[in-house]
Amino acid sequence: MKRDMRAILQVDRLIHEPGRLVIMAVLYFVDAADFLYLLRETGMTKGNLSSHLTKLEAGGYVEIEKTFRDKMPRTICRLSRAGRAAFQQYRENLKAAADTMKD
Amino acid sequence: MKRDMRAILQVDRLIHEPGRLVIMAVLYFVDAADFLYLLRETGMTKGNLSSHLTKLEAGGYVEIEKTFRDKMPRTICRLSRAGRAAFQQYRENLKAAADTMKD
DNA sequence: CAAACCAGTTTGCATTACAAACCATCTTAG
DNA sequence: CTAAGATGGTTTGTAATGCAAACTGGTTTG
Repeated sequence: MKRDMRAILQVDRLIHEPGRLVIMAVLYFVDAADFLYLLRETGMTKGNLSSHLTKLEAGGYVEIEKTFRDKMPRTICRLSRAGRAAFQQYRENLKAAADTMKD
Repeated sequence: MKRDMRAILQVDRLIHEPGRLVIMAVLYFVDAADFLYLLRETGMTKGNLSSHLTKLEAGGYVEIEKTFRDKMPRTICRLSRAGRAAFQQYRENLKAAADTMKD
């Protein structure tokens, strides 16, 4: 039977971007993380991390809570329900794509 | 042990773009294809297909041969050796990433 | 009080993806 | 012969994107 590669074109581009994927993946497993933790964990620059988080928030995939710890700003990020679902879906699509591309 | 998601950031962006990935995947299995075949197989617009092919050629992943069939232009595309290697590598990375993201 | 540091955001820019418009050539209709 | 349409693409215009440098607002240190 013939392989249909067109499914690949349907991936969730919001997650597909590597910078965002790594953020999503980290958040998926730690459940909540602050900005600096993500910074270390992802190895991105601050500006880059900030803008990707904003985009994920705009897309409804992460919730961002701004608090203070000892008078210092603190940004706590977690996946929303939609974000978890989207991540799981993306992961499945990825697996399916990998299978389709098997020899 | 801790998961290192940073590897995701190292993906080959030339292949990672879905439009290009689907082209690479098709070429990987058919070995050679003309423009119109790719057009049907990928479902992209002509302009889009054209520019992605150009980019893949510039990156050294596909070889493009322009011929004529019955006086009509005909563009034949195939993966270069580097392209095959890059595709296999990408596929492995994809698999590794999927594993890292497993629960 | 100045310098350095912390926790991020904004800005500027170069790159990109995309489809609409275009182009050259060939075939068919009138 | 010439207009209209098909064929096989490429170029152009534009909006969106990713990225890091520069900036901001506040805090601590010397």
